[in-house]
Amino acid sequence: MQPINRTNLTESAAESLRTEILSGRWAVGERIPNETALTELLAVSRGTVREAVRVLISKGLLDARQGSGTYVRSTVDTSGALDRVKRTGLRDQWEARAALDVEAARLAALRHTPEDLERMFKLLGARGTVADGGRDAFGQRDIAFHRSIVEASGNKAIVELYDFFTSAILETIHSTLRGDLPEPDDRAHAAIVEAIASGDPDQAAASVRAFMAPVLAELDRLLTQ
Amino acid sequence: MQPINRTNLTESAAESLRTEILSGRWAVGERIPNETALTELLAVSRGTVREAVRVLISKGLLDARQGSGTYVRSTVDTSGALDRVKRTGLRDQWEARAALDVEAARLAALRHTPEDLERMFKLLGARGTVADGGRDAFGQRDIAFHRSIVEASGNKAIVELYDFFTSAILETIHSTLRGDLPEPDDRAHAAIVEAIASGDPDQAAASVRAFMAPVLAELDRLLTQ
DNA sequence: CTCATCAAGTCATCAGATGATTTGATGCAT
DNA sequence: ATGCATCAAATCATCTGATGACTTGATGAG
Repeated sequence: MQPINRTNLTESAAESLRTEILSGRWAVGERIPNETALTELLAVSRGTVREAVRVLISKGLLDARQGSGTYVRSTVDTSGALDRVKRTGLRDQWEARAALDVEAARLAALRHTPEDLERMFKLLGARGTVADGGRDAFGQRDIAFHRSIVEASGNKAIVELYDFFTSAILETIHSTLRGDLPEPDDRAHAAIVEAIASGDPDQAAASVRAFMAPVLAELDRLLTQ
Repeated sequence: MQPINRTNLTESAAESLRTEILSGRWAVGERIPNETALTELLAVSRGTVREAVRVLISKGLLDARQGSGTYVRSTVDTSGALDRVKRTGLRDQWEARAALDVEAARLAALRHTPEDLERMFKLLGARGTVADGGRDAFGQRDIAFHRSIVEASGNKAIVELYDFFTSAILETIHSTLRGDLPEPDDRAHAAIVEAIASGDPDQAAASVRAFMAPVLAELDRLLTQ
């Protein structure tokens, strides 16, 4: 375990501990040295040790039990993956979400329940236009509609990631993009739902892909200009 | 800002602060009350406040600057998304990864570089069989091959998520699954690379889909029995 | 052998003090 | 008035010491 630089001691201590954990120095379920021992190993005060440990707990690597000790919960750290995804930029994120959207539509065509269909048709009908209640409200309705398609896939992992991308993309667009993205018309939206309802996976996937292509092209144009 | 229960004060304090941040009480870039003030607002000691703040920093919600203050970095929290994905279970994760794989192959067919092709062919040739160096080594080579396909998509967000799923799936399989998944033969592997090399996106996507279908079916069988 | 009791070990929290860094105010020289 | 060096206040970073709460294995009575 390495000593550390002066300021940012907590971060250095956390990184040092994290490295040891990922290296497999302690097995999952094993107890790591107590706070006093870590104080000596890392050459920092107990308060700093506690802050470092607390960070690793929040990352899911450690688990502290009062009166007993601090235990290794996992020796793999996936907490950085989403941060790296966020740093990949708007284009890759949009394309990745579109990929999930396409495959979700394919699955939805095969697995949708009657309730899924009902919800999709209802949200499709409720979309309306930008004129109804303003832009933000329309955006909300549009997002809800697309999400209902992904939900109909029945795959919770895809839904989670879809939500993540939607949130990340929205944040980026709000802060960086000037100029609007084209919004496909109602017919393109309806085509997706109809393909899903008819149970044709290829048609469903194709309709989403056709839906996304012009938007992605315009996004490319906006980002390169 | 709520008071708090007794043990687990740090977690409660962090949750309380997190809720306030997500509610938009402070705008992004705005400075939150200093540690002493938070001590009074949350009715906990400064050490506890610091641990709570440290957790929110590691989640990307806050940003502390010595001598200046602690500032809001983001008002949306995506740190829980991957944890929820992990809890969705092996089947959904496998299917989600397959979805990324299919769309990645499609993009790879359209965008691969000569270096991508070279790498894929090299890794395909190096795959060999389980007999060469044992099961773990073969698994490593197989993973490297599949990853090279996803890499050839040129989409870093998809690559990140693919890696995450691979790691999560591996962990789950190691700890829970008895019985092997079928491994498609070399011809199926080669078909994917050839489709990508020929620049045919539909064929590339279809070959990956055909590749994954029997594996997913067997996974279903193993999980339901 | 069973079970209640207890003491040691460990994390949780608090309190107070000092150091390091940032930042705006002050005042001087130009 | 302007530019600049200096300084003091504000703030986070770290350390030290002490007390409380909880867990766990040892102890000893029955």
